[in-house]
Amino acid sequence: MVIDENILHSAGAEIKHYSPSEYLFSQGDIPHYYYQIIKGEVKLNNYNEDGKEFIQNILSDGQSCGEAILFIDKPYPMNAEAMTECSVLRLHKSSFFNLLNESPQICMEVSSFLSQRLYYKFVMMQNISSQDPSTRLKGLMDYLKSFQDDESPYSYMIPLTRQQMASLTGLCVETAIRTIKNMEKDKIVKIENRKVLY
DNA sequence: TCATTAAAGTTAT
DNA sequence: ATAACTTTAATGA
Repeated sequence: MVIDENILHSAGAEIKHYSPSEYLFSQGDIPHYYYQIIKGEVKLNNYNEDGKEFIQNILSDGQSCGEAILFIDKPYPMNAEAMTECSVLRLHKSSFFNLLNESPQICMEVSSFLSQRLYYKFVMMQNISSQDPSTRLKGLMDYLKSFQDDESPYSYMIPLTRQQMASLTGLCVETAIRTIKNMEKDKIVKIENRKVLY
């Protein structure tokens, strides 16, 4: 949880609902709001010239999205698209800045969240540049698994479709599928009824 | 080697 | 039923 929901409410945040494939905001929009997800999953993505999707990040309960861009005077460089039914708290930029001014603690929490996102970006950028497909996928899996306590092999079920894994690593689905199969051969992952265990 | 295209099987809505 | 996802195979950069 980035900011306590009650605090957001009393600061004037409104609850918005989104259905799958609805946009919270789109690339090129001017940022006006702070968004924090109460429930559901949202992806930040881009589409390249031929319409291929690249997922920058997948966010869920308690996380905020697009907050980084509020601090500068630029349009959004990505879309925020709901992947599931979502309840989202939306707080106007000015009220958000008031909150930050009033509370050093909230300021720290937002900074901490920004720092986490930045860390993820660095880790993923390393993976995605140059490396071979299995390294990219392994990098993604390592990152996802790092949030769970159980470190034993095959204890983590990747909560993503192959499509999503491909979009997160910049691979095409077919390559992701073939690579995952090879990783199973190499005992890096296990596949049980189409789910990837790492 | 990986991306792309096409085609077909499978799962979820 | 229809759309979304998974898989295999052929071809080309």
